[in-house]
Amino acid sequence: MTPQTIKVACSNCNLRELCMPVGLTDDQIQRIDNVVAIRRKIKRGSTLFRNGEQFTSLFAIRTGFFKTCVATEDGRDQVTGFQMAGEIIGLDGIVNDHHTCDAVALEDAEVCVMPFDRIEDISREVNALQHHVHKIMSREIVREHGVMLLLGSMRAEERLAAFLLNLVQRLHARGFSQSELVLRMTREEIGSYLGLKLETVSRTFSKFVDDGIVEVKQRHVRILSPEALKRIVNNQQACH
Amino acid sequence: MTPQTIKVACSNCNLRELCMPVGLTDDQIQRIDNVVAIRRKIKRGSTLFRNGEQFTSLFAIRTGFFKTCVATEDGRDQVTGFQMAGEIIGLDGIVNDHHTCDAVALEDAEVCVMPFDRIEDISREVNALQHHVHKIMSREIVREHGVMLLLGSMRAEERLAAFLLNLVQRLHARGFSQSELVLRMTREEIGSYLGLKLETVSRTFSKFVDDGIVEVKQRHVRILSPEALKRIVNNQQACH
DNA sequence: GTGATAATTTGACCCATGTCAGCCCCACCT
DNA sequence: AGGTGGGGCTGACATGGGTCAAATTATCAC
Repeated sequence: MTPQTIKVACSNCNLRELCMPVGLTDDQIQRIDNVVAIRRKIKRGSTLFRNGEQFTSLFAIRTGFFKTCVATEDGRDQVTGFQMAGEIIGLDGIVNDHHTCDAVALEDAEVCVMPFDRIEDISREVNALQHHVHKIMSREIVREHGVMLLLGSMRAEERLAAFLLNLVQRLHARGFSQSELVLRMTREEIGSYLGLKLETVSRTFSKFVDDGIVEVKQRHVRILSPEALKRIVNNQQACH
Repeated sequence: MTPQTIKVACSNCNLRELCMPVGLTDDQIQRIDNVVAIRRKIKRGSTLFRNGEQFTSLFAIRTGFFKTCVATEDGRDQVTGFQMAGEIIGLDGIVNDHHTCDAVALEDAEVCVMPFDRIEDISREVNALQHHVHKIMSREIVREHGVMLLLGSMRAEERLAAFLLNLVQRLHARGFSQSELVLRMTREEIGSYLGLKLETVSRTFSKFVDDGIVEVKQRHVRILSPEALKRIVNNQQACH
């Protein structure tokens, strides 16, 4: 829980292209370095923030993997997203000055803590940062539109296929394989995100294996035919 | 399609409390008046913007009622929200400089056109506007979390009950009745938003009528027991 | 008004997914 | 090596909501 006081700089961070704006002057980069106060380590299974906690900062994920989830009073809960290195979490807290979801580390993680009032201060001086913040929030809105489409109009196979393609595409943008991935979440968490029960997730994985589309060994997944997955998402005939 | 060139001011707009930040000095209010360039009228059934169009402005709804929807190549589409007076649409366009959804007027409407570069300019000078823009975007993210919860974990009755309560609450905040409302959208559009087929929406309305929870006469709805609706949403025993 | 069109309701039937239960497998601990 | 527990898989069955069809009722253009 005690934040680690390691002073760090965006300017020499290898995630900068994913996380922060590109094409800045040296002067602007120096100012942006001041956005990040400290880093903080989060153990697997513990929370970065919880529903109801005071909002002060956004967090940029440096390493590790998170889920965010919302809950109702009657105990239902819903995974709203899975986040990986270079992505920003905590945007939900801005509107009411406290967080409205939980962020849980699915593996040991490290985040850059970015106090939001400082982001706003520097945004006023560095136009590129201002626009970047707007883009990050807009991107999250668009992502959620996609999830709504998935939850509102797709069937189980389509949902899982879309999920796998999305994950592997984001991993690939971070230098990982296009075809192999390790799931950091349980079947139940996948199911919650996709609006399915864990048994359905498991069965659908098995069906994909039977059809020769993927290999699955526990949480290790190898995609044998991304085209087949795309066809499933696009609701086309499975003429593979 | 031709924008109406009526110069208008936020400072004397009766929606200001819903739409724009409160607690500003006279000087700040004058600057914010410069955010709104013009107003534009949109006929029922026509679009304010479409997927793929260039993004230049956010829109504040002055009168009327909109839906926003996203679509896939294979023809599926999903209503992502219904928007009413005082609400802001177009946030999806910021990230890639073009819109990623359609905004369709469900009744004759008028919007204030707010060029986004001007919003960014004035945000840099008026801290309250800057923070307000951040809050608007964060609010949309939180709203979508709620929709994901609804789509991912609720049953048909729960979805429709939550939908009705949300609509009537927003209408009440605008001075309308707490118990009566006129739906501006079809059963199919409600169904798309809630991830249900129109027949299911219709049947669920009928069930609520049978249970004495609402009166429904076409698109006119009177809520007889908001408590029963809340119990349904909260998944409690229907001991009404 | 009047006809055309769209929206809504309802019934009958079906199927995808949920539910429940049992078992297996693997990681991790002693 | 053996034990333990969480995660995962699969089968049998149940059911909520989808599908299809038909009748009824608004709404709109002329």
